[in-house]
Amino acid sequence: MAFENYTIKDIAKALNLSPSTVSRALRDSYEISAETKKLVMAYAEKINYRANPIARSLKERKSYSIGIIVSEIANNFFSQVIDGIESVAYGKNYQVVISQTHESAERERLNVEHLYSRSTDGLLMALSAETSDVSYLQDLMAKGFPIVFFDRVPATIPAHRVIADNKQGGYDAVHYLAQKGCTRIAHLTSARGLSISKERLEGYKMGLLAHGLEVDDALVKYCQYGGLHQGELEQVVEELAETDYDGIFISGDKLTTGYLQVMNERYDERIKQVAIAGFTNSKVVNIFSPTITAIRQPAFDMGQRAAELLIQQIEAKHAAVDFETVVLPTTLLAKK
Amino acid sequence: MAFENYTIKDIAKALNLSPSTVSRALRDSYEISAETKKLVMAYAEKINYRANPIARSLKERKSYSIGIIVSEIANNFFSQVIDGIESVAYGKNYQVVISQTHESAERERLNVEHLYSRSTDGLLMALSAETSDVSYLQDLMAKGFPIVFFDRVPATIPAHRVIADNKQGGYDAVHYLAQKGCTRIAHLTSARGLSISKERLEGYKMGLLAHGLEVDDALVKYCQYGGLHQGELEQVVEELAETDYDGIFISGDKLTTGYLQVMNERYDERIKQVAIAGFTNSKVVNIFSPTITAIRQPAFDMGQRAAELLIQQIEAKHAAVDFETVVLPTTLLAKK
DNA sequence: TTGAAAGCGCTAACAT
DNA sequence: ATGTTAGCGCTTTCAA
Repeated sequence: MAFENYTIKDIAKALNLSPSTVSRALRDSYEISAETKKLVMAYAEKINYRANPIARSLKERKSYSIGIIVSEIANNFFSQVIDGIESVAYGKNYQVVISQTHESAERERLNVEHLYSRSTDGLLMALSAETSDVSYLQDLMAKGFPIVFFDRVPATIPAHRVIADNKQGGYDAVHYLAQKGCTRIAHLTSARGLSISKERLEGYKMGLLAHGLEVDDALVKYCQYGGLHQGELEQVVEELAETDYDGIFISGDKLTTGYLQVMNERYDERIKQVAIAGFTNSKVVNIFSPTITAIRQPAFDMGQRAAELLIQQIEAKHAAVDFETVVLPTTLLAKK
Repeated sequence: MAFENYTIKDIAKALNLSPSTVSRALRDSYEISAETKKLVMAYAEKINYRANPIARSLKERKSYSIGIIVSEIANNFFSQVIDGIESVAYGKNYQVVISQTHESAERERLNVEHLYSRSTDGLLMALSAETSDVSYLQDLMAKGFPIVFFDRVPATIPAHRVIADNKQGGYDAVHYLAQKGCTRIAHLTSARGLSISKERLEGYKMGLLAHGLEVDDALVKYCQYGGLHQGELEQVVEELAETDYDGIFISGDKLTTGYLQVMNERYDERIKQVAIAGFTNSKVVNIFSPTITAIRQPAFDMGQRAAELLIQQIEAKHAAVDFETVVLPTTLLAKK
């Protein structure tokens, strides 16, 4: 019968051994005779013994679980990253705990505190759009708590990072639009402070430059909360509608679909005259109307790489880690 | 300085009190003088003391965390349910742990075992498409472990359930299509065994009946893994293409978008002759092409109700709970 | 090779 | 009103 909640003591009693011997046998310690091990293992198997992970965590200060912090799981990119993380975590016997910030810096901090105090062994995180102060994360890392950043990474903290080649992605998008004949290319992006915003903006500017187009600040629009807050996207799209843009490069899943929605609702004529390219990992872009060109991040890979780095860091005995920044290529999925 | 890892002992030592007094003061026990409480609270605040939740869990057999098990977080419906759950859980100081089955019965069982052994106080779950044996869940509940089911609920287990009015939703969809003039209405659905499949199928049949249309089994197609497995959806859509259906009622987020994709790719002419209604909680249905009619579940509400029931059950001292089945209305979002 | 005992941080009888 | 002590289930010195 499953789930009987036996303890090591029960096994010890049943087998006339001491709890410590049982514990060692279960962990396949070299000090235990093969015979005893077999005995213990067999009995444990028979009663379907499960170690109490809480007790072990308390003792070992290790929980074999890693935390994930993203802004929203209802985001194609993040949910794919999470799948990637899970795929390596489970393989190495780590459990995964997911939490959302909804782009709030306060919620982010609460989540971090919670995961830390629950003896999560390390954290994988993408910063919230609102986050500006990351010093508490640095403190945590200084104390030896491993954090690997992905996608939205802090500028200053020495840590592993896994990101997409956002600059190149932005460049590719603009290059594609320019080739299609656009000459007034707008840019719709998330919070100014985010690494991804900066990098993609840079790519955008490079792209314009390469095609002899000028950078017009009136065509660059920010959503401080990544389009999550009521009205921020509408306002910005309205502002854009008053300009004469003929192409747009959008920086993010939520913004891309949000832009399409607002345009469909309010500017269904105008939208036909705009060529659209955007970062999105939606698996259903090909059923969107109007059709758009997608810049895709290798989300699953990013999750895998980030998880590998984290687990490696967790399991490294000494903190002397050389931090890496892994940059993965984006791909452009042109509309047919 | 944050995250210093002070313990109750540290406070006790600093204040010349015993650990138990500190513990009681921190928990605002009636036996402690107001003075001492103030002293302890102030000092705890000052050093930013955080109780170690692992230790507390071990002692109390309670973790103030609840587990969520869904097939996929990359599903509009489920991610909205999760948001609803979070909204009540956080309000009552419960942490939430999310895990995915990817429609695998084995993964589901592993997740349940893991969450249970980690002293999760209870579970909120929607069954995987593959699940047939739920006896282990019943065993768990018999041992006093609270589980509340939502969306995909087991037929036999006495437990709280929170579901949408799937039958009515199915009926509404078919009614809508029939009114539009469809006479050969197909039905694309998930695994046969799932409660939602059965209920929606029933609504579908009722709808046909109400409009004097006959039920043709050739028009009802199942995806055993909810469209998650490679090829299962393609095959079924192909089979359908060989019939003369002029309307289709689709039972689920993944299937609805999947259907649109396959049709767009392979039957882009044919699709124009089919009226489509489907269960989906996508927030971007209005940018889909072709346009579809959405049957929406009150996902956020469902999450809230389920979480309330679970927490109530967790906090009920004695197991004598009268199990409820909450049925929430669906709404039909007609295309414009 | 095995056992006894201490301790992780917290709570709760049971003293006082 | 406060302190002493034991114990949650596990691991791990230290001793035998």
